[in-house]
Amino acid sequence: MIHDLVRGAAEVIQPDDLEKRLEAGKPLRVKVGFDPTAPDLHLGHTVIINAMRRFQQAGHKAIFLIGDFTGMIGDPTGKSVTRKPMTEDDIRANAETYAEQVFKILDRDRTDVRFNSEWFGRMSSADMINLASRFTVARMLERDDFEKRYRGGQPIAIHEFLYPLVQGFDSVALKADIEMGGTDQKFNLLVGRQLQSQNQQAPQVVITWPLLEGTDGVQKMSKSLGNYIGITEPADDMFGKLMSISDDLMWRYFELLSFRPGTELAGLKKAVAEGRNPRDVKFELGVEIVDRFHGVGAGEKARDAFIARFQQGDLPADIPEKTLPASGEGLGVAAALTASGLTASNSEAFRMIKQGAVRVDGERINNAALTLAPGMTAVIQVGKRRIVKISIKIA
RNA sequence: GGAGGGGUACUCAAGCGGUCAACGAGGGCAGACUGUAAAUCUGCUGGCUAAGCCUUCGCAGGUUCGAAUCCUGCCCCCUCCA
Repeated sequence: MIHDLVRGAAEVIQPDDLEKRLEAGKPLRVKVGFDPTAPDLHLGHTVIINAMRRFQQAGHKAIFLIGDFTGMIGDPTGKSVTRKPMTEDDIRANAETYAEQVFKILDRDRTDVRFNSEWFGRMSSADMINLASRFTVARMLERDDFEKRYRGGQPIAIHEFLYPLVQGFDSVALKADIEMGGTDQKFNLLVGRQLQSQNQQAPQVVITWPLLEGTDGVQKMSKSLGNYIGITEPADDMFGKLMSISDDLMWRYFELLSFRPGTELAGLKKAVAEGRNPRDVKFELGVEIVDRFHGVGAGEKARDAFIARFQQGDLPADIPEKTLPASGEGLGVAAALTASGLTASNSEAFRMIKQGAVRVDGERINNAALTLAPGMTAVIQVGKRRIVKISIKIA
C-alpha cells in the first residue's frame, strides 16, 4: 500500500513516520507548492501531481499551494534577471490555467487550491523578522547551492535566505502532514519540518521526487531544452513523442507516470525480458498517458493513427492545406517548401532536396529546379514529420 | 578607484592580415538501419533571383589592395587588489 504511494520517490523523511500517519487512518494534508509563473505543464511536472493523486485516491487531501506571495518578491535562483512583478490578474489567470491542466489528473473534490499571500499578505515586518530569527545563517549555508556560491565568492542576496523560510512557514500555516517536491527542493522542505516543530506542530513528512528525464533520456525535461512533452499537446504528437523515447527510459516513465500498480509493471518487465516486443509495451504507456489528457479512447485512436502512419506508411488523416500563389510559369519546389512553412528558408529547402528528404505526392525528388505547375495540387513532405497539402494558384 | 582577462554562428570553443561563410565538439535537421525506437554510420547546419552573388565574428569609425584578425572610441561581462 505505502509502496505504490511513494513508488519512484527519491527519498522519504521519515518513512516510519509516514507509515504511522497512514495507519492512523485520518485523511492527511499533502502539500505541494507551485510557482505562479509559466503554468504550461509538461509530463515532468506531472510526476509530483500524479503522486498527489495517488494520495487522494488513498483518501487524503491534496493542497495545491500557489506561491503568489513568493512570486511577487522576485527571483529566488540567484540569477540577475529581475522578474517582472506579477499583477493579481496575472496570478489569477495563471491559477485558472493551472486548474484547467491539473484537474485532468487531480480529483477536484479532494484538492484545496491555496495562495500563500493569504497569510503572508497580512504579515507585518516585525513578524517577518521574527520568522527570520528562527533560523541561523550557518544552517542556511548548508543548502548546497548557497554553500557553493558562498565558497565560490558568488553573491547571495539576503532575500534569498527568506525563500526557504517563507516556504517552510507555508507548511506551518497549512498544518501540512506531508510536503512533496523535486529533489532540488529538499532543503526547503526540511526547513518546513523545523519551523513546524518550533510552532508546536509535528514535523511534516518530506517526500522528494526525481526530476523526470526528457525525451532525450539524459537531461531533465524542460521546455527550454526542447525535450519535453507538454500536457496540452495534440494526442498524436504526444503519442509520437512517447514512442520515440528509448526502451530504458520507457521503464522510468512507467514508474513515474503510470498509475498501474507496481505488480503490473513488474509483469510487463518480465514479459519483455522473455521476448515481448518492447514497442508494444511502449504502446501501452502511450495509450495510458494520452487517455489521461485527451479522454478515454483518445489513446487507442492515437495508437491506431500511429500504426497506420508509420508502420503502414499512410498519410496522416488531417494534413494542413495551403494555397500558394504563383506566376504563370508555376512555382519552384524550393520556393513552395518555404512558402508553405515546411522549411525556414530557400537555402534550407535546397539542402533538404539535396539530401533526399523531400517528397512530392510520395515521390522522392532530387531536382531542385523542379517547377510545380499552376493549378496543381500536391502533398509535399520534408522528412517524416513535416507534411502539407498545397495547391498552386496563379496570383 | 587601481591592475588584468574577455565578448566569434543555437551552445561551448578555435582562429589573431589574405587560402574564413569561419577548425573542432555538442545540439538540431536529414539519409541509411529499425520498432518514427535507442545506439550506430553518413551528410547538412547564414541568406539569395543558386556552379554566381550578398551579409555575418559586441557597437561605431579608421588603417590596408584586402580585417574576425591591426588602430581609436564606446558598450557589456569576468578575475584580482582597494
